[in-house]
Amino acid sequence: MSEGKSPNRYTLRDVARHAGVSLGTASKALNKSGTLRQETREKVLKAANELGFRPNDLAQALHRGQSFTVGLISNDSFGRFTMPIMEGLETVLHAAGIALFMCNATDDPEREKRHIDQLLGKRVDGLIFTGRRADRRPVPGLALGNLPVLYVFSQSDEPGAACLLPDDEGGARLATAHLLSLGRTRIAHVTGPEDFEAVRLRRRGYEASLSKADPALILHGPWSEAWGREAAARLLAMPTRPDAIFAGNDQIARGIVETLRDNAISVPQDIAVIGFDNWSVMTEASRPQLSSIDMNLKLLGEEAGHRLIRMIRGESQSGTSRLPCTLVPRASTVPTPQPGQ
Amino acid sequence: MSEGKSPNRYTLRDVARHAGVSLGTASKALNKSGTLRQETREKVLKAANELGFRPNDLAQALHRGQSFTVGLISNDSFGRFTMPIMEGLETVLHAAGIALFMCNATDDPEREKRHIDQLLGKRVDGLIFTGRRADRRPVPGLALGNLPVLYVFSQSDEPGAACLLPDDEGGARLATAHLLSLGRTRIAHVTGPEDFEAVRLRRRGYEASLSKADPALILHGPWSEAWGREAAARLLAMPTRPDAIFAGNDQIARGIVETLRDNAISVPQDIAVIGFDNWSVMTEASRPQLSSIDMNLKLLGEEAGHRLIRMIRGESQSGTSRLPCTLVPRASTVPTPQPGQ
DNA sequence: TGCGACTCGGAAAAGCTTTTCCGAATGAGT
DNA sequence: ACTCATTCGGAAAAGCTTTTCCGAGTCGCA
Repeated sequence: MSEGKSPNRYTLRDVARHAGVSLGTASKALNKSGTLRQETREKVLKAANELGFRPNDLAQALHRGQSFTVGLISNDSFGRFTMPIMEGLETVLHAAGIALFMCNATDDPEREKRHIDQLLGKRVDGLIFTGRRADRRPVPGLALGNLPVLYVFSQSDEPGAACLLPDDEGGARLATAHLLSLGRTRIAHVTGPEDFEAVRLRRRGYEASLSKADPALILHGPWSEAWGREAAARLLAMPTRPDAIFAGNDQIARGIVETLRDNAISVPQDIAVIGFDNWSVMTEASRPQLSSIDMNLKLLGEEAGHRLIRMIRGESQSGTSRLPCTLVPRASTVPTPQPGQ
Repeated sequence: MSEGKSPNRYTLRDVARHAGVSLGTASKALNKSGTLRQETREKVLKAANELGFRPNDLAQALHRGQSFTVGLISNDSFGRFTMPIMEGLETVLHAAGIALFMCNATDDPEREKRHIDQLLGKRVDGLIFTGRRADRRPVPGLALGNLPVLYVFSQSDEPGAACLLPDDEGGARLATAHLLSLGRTRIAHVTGPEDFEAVRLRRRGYEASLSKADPALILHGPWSEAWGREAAARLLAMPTRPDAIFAGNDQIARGIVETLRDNAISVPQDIAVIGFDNWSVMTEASRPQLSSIDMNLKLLGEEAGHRLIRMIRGESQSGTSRLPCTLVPRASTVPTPQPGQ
């Protein structure tokens, strides 16, 4: 067996020789084509297994004119949003016999450009762009022609680009409706920077859920716990305090909860707090644990996988779709006994 | 130009036709080989650019017997450790003309196996395994032969495997020495589960830095803020309190700081606290901000890139190397004015 | 013995790129 | 006109796999 070749260096010719059949027969046997006796097929299969033979994908792809490979390009240097998306994608693509490979541009357009270049050279069957914020991004500086391209948790300046996103507005409606269902009547919204589309959409969902939204109860600031702390302090200083706070993300929510705690305000009894993202690092460490809105990124990845497969098979896809978020109630809105609190 | 072919579908034959030269001449022109007039070269180059021609990497790799591609296999489903490593790797590999593609197995051995399979089919020139904990992992269930393999922030059951890791013990020494240099005399160590090798190494570095370590000041528990809170409460309940606490990671450190705050204990004046990982989500949100030990994962990735390139070029590498960590002092050990505190 | 069915061998071609080698064409110099 | 140097064309081969097609061999049946 050990003829100086590594397992992944054996060719089909080696398998044929080892099985005592012709090259064409070996190919037919492994590909379940042609008219061969079952005995012959099994002999070839056995030989292939003994050699640890693995077809050379490069040669296969060259011959087929299709690589069965999809490239994922992310600019999310922390991986927080990309990883669950990737997981969903990989599951669906794998079931269709397609491999998924990721390149991370770390928010560097030059690096991204060369990743695209590399993937095109590998003749990928499709490209997926994703990132750490869903706002429009510049069109890649390379012509992609008819290659199937899908933006996931991301959008493009290119008109008609196929985009898949979480429903930020719907998620905000869920959060606000949850607070309303708990009898809350004065709901504040502490959120991120106005130049994020997600911020605008979440705000819109909040506003649409209230018969009358008080602009004084809407505060914009950076995505940080520190901002959450400060914003909560401001709300507490108001003549009339809110009885609930919908935070634009979990980090802000955590900061809010900390200020409330510092001021001996009971959560959720006095003021209920709900975040967004369902980031477990935040939701679980917070005291009390945070209710949140989950963007279902893994499902988003699965849906993206299904769509890209359809595109690869020739279907046309364009425009923006948004998938629903999920409410995850925890102690910050629903009173439950908390150990150690 | 638009002859029904997408930019990445033009072949060298198309370029040659477009430039009015032969196939061989086109190849020589683009590869700066052969003896051609400069004028001819430029004509071919122009034609290639006009068509948006990109050589078919599949055919190139087949011909060269080398793909100039490296696969990164991670089981870190959050990406927290993997992303900086990947960034360092990508920078170094790119400079050597090598593409890096990542697959994320999400801690599923079956998924990992098929990722390896896919990458071997693509005839990658090397493989890198990384993860979210550095303990030994089972040998992959596939024979890799002579393929260059490197474990980064990860180890293997396979004897002699080439592994690159942060120096946990050295990092712990840095942390403890830092506390000692601040005049602290009673240093506690609150850390993670004993079945993590990193936990044992960090504990060893702590113990080695003290002339006499008190076992009662060493507490093991889960990697969580909640554990940090509880452990701090235990330490406060002791007859003699510590004047410093070295936490096994930043999450634990943050929990410690929260309990100290709840008990009106000033950090670092009364008790100094230092974490490990330098995870900005934790270090920056903590009150006060956490001093920490940075594992220099991006540098680890760069070093990994250099090593793998040497392996690909035929050098032999084996055994485990550890790269030094860096102390990052912040307000939790070094008193500075903190806005809003 | 002849015919038909089954099975396989092996040659050829294709996919794309690189490289070598030999021949042909052109221009310059003697 | 002849020779030499330069430049390029084009054929061929190689890398590995798949697929088709035709021919050969074997076996079973009439």
